[in-house]
Amino acid sequence: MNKKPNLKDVAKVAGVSAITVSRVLSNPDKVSEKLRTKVEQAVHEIGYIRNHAASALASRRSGVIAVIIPSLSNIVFNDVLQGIYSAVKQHHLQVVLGDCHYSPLEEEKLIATLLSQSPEGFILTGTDQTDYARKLLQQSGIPIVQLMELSDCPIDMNIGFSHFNAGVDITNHLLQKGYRKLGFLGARMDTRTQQRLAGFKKAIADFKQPCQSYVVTTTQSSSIRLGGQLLQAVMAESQGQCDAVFCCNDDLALGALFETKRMNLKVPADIAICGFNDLEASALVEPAITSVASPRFEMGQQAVELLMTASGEDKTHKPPIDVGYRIVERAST
Amino acid sequence: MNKKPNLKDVAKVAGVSAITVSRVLSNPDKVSEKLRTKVEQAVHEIGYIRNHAASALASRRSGVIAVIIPSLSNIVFNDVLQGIYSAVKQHHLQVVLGDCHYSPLEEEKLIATLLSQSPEGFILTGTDQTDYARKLLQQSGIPIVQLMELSDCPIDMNIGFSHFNAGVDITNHLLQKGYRKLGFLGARMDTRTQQRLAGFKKAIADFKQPCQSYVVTTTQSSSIRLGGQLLQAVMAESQGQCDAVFCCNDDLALGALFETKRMNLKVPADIAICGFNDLEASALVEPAITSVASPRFEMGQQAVELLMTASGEDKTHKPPIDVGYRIVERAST
DNA sequence: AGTCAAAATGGTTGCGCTATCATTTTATCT
DNA sequence: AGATAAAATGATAGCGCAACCATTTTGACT
Repeated sequence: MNKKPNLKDVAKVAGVSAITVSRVLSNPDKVSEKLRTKVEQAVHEIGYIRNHAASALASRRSGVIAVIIPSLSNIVFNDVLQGIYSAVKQHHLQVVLGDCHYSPLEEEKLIATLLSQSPEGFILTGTDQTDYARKLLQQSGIPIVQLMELSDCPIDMNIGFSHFNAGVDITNHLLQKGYRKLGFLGARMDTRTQQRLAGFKKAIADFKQPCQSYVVTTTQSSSIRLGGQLLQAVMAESQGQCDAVFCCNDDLALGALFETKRMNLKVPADIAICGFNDLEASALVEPAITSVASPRFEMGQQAVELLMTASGEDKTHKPPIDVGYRIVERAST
Repeated sequence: MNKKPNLKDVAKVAGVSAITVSRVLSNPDKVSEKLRTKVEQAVHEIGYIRNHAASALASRRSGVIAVIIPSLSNIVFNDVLQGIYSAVKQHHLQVVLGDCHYSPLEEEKLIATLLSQSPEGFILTGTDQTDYARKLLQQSGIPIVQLMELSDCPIDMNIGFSHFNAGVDITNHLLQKGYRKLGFLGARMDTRTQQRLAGFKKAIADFKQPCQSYVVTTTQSSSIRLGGQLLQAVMAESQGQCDAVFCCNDDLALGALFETKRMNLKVPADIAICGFNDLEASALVEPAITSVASPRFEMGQQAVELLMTASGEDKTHKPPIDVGYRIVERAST
């Protein structure tokens, strides 16, 4: 197997110098059209592909941004990722992606690994990074965006919405509808879920009339199946009294809904169900499930844009961006 | 902002030579314990992070594998990705991921971009790469795995299963159950969906008794909502005769099932529904949906393992690996 | 034609690391 | 203790590219 072609090989074929080839690849408009086409032909002919490592080393620009999400299997982060990829494409960047499985320690290791790629920006999910991770990130000097939730003390930039407020609002929605024996079904119990739960408790505590709450949580990862199990659990705990459940996400809500059919409960007459994240299925099941929508795709896109504008050296502290959320009221409540 | 620390800085702090630091990072057991701990402390103290570009350039090993999937939003590829990431972690590799949106041309561009990272292996989805893409891949000399479907002429290695056979089998399943007016609902119509459709047609053509088929397809991307629309379409086309539908994936099948409720059709009495991919929801809806399961996570894992063993220079041609599939019969048929 | 500025092109150097080989230290044996 | 092998450490060079500055070519003007 003959070695991979390099710049010089292309230069030889095109009859120009190596640096000219380099320019054709990175600044085509700095080269005359004649040479440019000659070089481009040579590149295509011998199937030359630039060595990114050498390019990054020499230019001190990696063309890479690093992204860490807590889970690949959660559709929520998938939406964000799609936004990120769509934005990244415009800027001719590459993404290196890590999945930290909701673990700050794994995240710390990933941050170190991904920083070694000399990314030009870093997108993180959430706000619970370890101290050492924060040190590494700050030391790197690159722009950083923390996604999904709002932080009091962001590392750098921050874009998201208040899961606490959303929790309050959706709980109040149930209370306003007349439900008084509210259940909270929670899985995974990451920081965002905890904030939703805190909102749930706050709304109940602030409510002027007597009402009951039942909280059933597990650190297991969320799934549709688990939603059914948690519904069973909350019905057991409330001795069948529970008349509405706030599920910490739509997977649980769907599972709970499917379980009500097996339990012969009418939704929303016997029990109301609401979820979180507004997945497609929630709008299409019968009855459709009330949920909390947020602009995940746009959040991903905007995170990339923030990184790109931030690399312009203005180290002014930017305030967190609240993208908001929207309660989508449907038949299940 | 003081510059990012490099090997020499660590070496100075630890009182050793740069090359020793390098060894601690890549071959810790080649260094005495005394020096090793000293170096490790220095690394942690100054927050040193190795420059991957320089490392890759000097060592000619990038520690990266490239992956291209046709869609980030399709859960199917998500499962594969999870398998890939889980395997990659064991080998201390990084993934660079591209989403080609089911387009061979986009894929070609992505392949060129990702090859510039000097990946040590390449994972592709499907078998319809452009000629130039194949040339680039072959020239790169790295091991390549094509995933998901089986190919007659793989570029290098191949792991997947026969979507044609699966299409035949699931159609025969419907025929055996006594259904005679079969509909096929197809979205996206990528090569794998086309193969499933070909299987559907073959089974019908080979069936010894009279039967009808109605094929409704669209190049729109698949969604639950679309499943409902396609069900409407097939019922219109068959003038209400259609008594079973094979949906090219479970999203469509779920949408079709939800639509039957709105149309007051009983499943499976009035109409049978089967899907493809066996998503979690399919097992939990009422009635549960018959589907075709395949080991996606394992396929992803195995693809990485194949790459790793293949870099061991044995250029013997490996036969495609058939991971098989399984028809999961449920109440909907 | 001659002058000057601007555009186009090329030569040299160094980015930060590791492969390679050379040297020193330590362990193992007679 | 001396000889030898083995392990540990260090010095040097170069990976492939782009930044930087030098040189050449081109075009626009008097």
